[in-house]
Amino acid sequence: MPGPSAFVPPLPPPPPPTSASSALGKRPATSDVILGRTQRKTADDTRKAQKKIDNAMLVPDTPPNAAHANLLATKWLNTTKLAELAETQGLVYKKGKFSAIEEEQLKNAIEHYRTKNELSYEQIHEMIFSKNDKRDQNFWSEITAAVPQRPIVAVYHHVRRTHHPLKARGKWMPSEDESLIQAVSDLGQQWEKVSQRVGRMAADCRDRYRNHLADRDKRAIGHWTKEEEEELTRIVTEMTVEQGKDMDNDVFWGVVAKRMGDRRGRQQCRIKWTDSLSKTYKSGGQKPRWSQRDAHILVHKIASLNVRDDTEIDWKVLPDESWNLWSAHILQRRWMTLKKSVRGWEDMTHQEIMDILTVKKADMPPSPHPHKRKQKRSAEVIAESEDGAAAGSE
DNA sequence: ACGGACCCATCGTTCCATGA
DNA sequence: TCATGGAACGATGGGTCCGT
Repeated sequence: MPGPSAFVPPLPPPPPPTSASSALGKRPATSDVILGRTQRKTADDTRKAQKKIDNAMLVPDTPPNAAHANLLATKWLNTTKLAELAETQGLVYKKGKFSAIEEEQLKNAIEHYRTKNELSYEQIHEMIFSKNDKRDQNFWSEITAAVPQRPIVAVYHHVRRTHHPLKARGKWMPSEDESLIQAVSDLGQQWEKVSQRVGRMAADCRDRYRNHLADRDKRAIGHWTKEEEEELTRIVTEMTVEQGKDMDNDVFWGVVAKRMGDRRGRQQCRIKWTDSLSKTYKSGGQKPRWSQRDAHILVHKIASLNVRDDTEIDWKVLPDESWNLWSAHILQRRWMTLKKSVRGWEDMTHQEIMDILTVKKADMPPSPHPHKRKQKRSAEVIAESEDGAAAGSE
């Protein structure tokens, strides 16, 4: 441990280059969370969603380049080609989750297309699911034009997924599991056919089977043993740092799970590593705890991003050389709990919440010693007096 | 000492976008 | 069409603080 005082965070981090880089490559975390699961949600959520949409509407990110817009809406470019064009022509396109706004725009565009061409809902449905791309080029181009910067192929996949007729969602019933297992044993892993039988979408059947039902008996759940943790750490570090790769980004979790003997699944390994083992590894075997100081840093870092809404935050960019223990996942969760600690946060804008939090965390004494807070902090003197205590090496 | 409120750490599940 | 990585969210149990 270095001397505590050397560690004090530089309070307001340097002003950032603002976010203006709406460019490609890294994702400006599109807008939102709200859709997709919306069906299960309440009117209250809808209201909030609307508020966010209104907010975001204020700053339309219009495509500056009509030729590019046309390209995106008409050519079925694969990702390699897209990346190439981005490199050579400065083509700007959008990746990642579709925002609530985009969702709305698509819905409207489809409906507009339907009425304009005097089609029935059935005919639209056929169009979306027809295998004949050529005939429907017009349809896909038109609706793609409604979502600026999205490539036509992304819209195609997105719409086909969201309009899929199979309604079953949510938790899998034991009976569904049995039906799935039976279907797979009869038909093999032909997910489209299995899907018909089970009544869930093909991809959902596949995920469920692969992640939870296949070798159910081999799979361990619950707490990881010391041995498992060591094994995972060994495997991940072998595959990354020892190969000159980045252990936060360059891990193939399928391979890792295999090397764990399939006793733990992909997600299990990934979450165990990113949320827990990686920070232990980074701090030399110690298990760091989230401290007030971390909260303080987090709030100031977010403030310095100058985003309009926390859904715009790219959580991966927050860590720096001196503060990189926490995964993006954890930071995002920490932020949520921080945010929810503000009374009335549901009805506040991001800026209002930030104003309150920055004040609240402004003079928070960054505590170098997370544990042991036996004394009441009657005075701020205490922090100083603790110096000698800690296991001091140096 | 006890119990409730709150926060934190961890693990699990479902849904989604992308690459090939 | 399939495989993959991962985002979003849920659930649970432990730890800490604090009043009684």
